[in-house]
Amino acid sequence: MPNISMKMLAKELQLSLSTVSKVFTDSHEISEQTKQKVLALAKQLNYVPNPYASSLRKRKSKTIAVVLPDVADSFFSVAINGIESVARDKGYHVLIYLTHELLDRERAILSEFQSGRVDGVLISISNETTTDCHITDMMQRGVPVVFFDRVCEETPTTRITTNDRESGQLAAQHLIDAGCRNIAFLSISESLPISRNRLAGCRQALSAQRLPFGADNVVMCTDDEAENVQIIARLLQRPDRPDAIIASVEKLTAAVYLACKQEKVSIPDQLKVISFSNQNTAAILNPSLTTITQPAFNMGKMAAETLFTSLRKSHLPLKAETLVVPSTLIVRESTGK
Amino acid sequence: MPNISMKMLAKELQLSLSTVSKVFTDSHEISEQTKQKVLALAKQLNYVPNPYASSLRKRKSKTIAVVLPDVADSFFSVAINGIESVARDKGYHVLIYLTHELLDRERAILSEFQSGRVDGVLISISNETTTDCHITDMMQRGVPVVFFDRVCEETPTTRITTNDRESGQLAAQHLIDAGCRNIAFLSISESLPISRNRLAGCRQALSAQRLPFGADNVVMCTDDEAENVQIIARLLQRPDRPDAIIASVEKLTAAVYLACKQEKVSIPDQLKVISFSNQNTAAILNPSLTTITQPAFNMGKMAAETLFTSLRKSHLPLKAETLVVPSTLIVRESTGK
DNA sequence: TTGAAAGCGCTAACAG
DNA sequence: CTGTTAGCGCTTTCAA
Repeated sequence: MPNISMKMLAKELQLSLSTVSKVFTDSHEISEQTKQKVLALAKQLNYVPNPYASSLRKRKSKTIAVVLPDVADSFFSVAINGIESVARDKGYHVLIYLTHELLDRERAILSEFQSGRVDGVLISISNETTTDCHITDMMQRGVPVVFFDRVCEETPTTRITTNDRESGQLAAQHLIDAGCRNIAFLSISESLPISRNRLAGCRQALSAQRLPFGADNVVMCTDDEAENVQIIARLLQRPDRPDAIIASVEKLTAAVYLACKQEKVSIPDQLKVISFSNQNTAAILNPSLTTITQPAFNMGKMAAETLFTSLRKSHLPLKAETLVVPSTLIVRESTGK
Repeated sequence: MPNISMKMLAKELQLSLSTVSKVFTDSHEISEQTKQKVLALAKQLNYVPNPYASSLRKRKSKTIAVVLPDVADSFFSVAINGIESVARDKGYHVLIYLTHELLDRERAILSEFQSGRVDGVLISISNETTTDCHITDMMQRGVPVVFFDRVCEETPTTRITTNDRESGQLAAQHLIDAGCRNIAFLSISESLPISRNRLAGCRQALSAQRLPFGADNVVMCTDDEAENVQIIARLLQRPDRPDAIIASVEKLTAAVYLACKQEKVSIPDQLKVISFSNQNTAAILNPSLTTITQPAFNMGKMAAETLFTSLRKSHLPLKAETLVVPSTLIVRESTGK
């Protein structure tokens, strides 16, 4: 049985193809009577228009792409929830692509987005991404982009971020208030604005208190958990072992706890820990984890809404601005007495 | 600047449209020379064929849909990783849809998949889904479906599951071996095969030891965490308080730990806990959590591979069979001494 | 208010 | 080996 088309509806009802088409675009130049007739038959036969024929003709796909480094991360998975919910609302479809932190992958993925596959792109860049030509290229070809969380700061389009710098500052200040004097900052990238800004905020808080914070206090981590455990273990073995750790991204949390267990360093007595994390297990860790929690759902939602609004009125291109949704410090036991 | 098309390449090179097209389908009836010429210009102009024109003509979209209850769940997010990796490999695109455990949503989503939007569907059903007509309808209309994890057992197509029954048995037996006699099973659905089978395995292990396991031992939970904490707290307040809990899905874990904290029940002394979970924080909970861990990546991968293989040879429809990938019991402190 | 016709960009016979 | 032609299913002038 071939898929049912407008042509078939038309023939069945002795109407012209264009009349039927106009019913579905809800044209006001169709009589109520024929409209009902067409809709009735369509419902009865369970007709669904071919989206690609329509895309081809109208030159828009009602589809967006979401490009992420990884989906096994609470921030990103909750952000997807936000994105999907507004997409569904507006009748858009969501293609998902994972870069796995690889710039080449990111490039390859974006290069497929010209030619109308998607009407727009929501992206959180990989940690290898230090140049944005693959992104500006795409924009030049008419595919609008909205960054969220991991943004390119120079690219002239809208960015949705959280207040990374203030959050870094807040985290450090919280640790200082708890009596810490030697804070280590775990980073995953030297280039990513989220890393740089969180670090900058941290540095600022320390220098405001005239506390030392040198190159040794910043520890670069990797994509591999076992390796990170070793890196952190070595950090804990230093003669001037830090009295606090700020984990700048969620996936470093487990490595910190495991390294502490391995090195028999007790949290929070010997080491206070704070993590940028959206994991809902933070509360049931032991000690429960003090976190900077990002508004993941809302960031996803805002990114999508911003994109859709701009798609609706194409005369209003995306402004080169950063929209900031603040994060929350949730104090728990890992930074306690 | 309009998007570049084959017609433009053809005109530029003084070739016919069909010749150019044949170059891109890598037809062997094109001379090496013209092939190179076309490819060179295409690369120079950064030509990417319009996927929807091609879909329309070829009646296949090189796109699949992944339909999930939720993405903020380690199992599903890792499964997406598996799916995406093979999709990328095979040149497929992945549309993602979330049902949020709502049957109506699931129906609405699937109903859009006729008319060629996708070549096939990977689905993990909602916990409201007790009937499969929306799914068989789709299959009848020529859209193949592969279930994974949360399957419909009667639907005649391929299912990828883990060994739920054996895992339930294994979990219960492990608790029995640890000395437990009064095990509570936390469920999220009476209909979902994963719930039913895990429960059946558990029941089997207990009855094999002639241990009682009645209706009271099965506790139905909800989609709301705060509510679940209350439900579990009440369970812990019972005069015949259980000495062990099996949480049948990952998202119940936090509620169990929180309820224990609230009711001052200590794990594992007063209550042993085992959870079906893929959370990588299981190891850093305190006490660390004994889990039944599912092969999420491989299940996603297998589901996708199965679908793609069947798409490639359309004469080989999907067999009505269940492919089982075993889970692993990872013993940690929560079921210890 | 309805219909005829052109065409979105591509593929696939079929001819040459 | 290359070109001509007829659509895929839909939208959109334009004419009736």
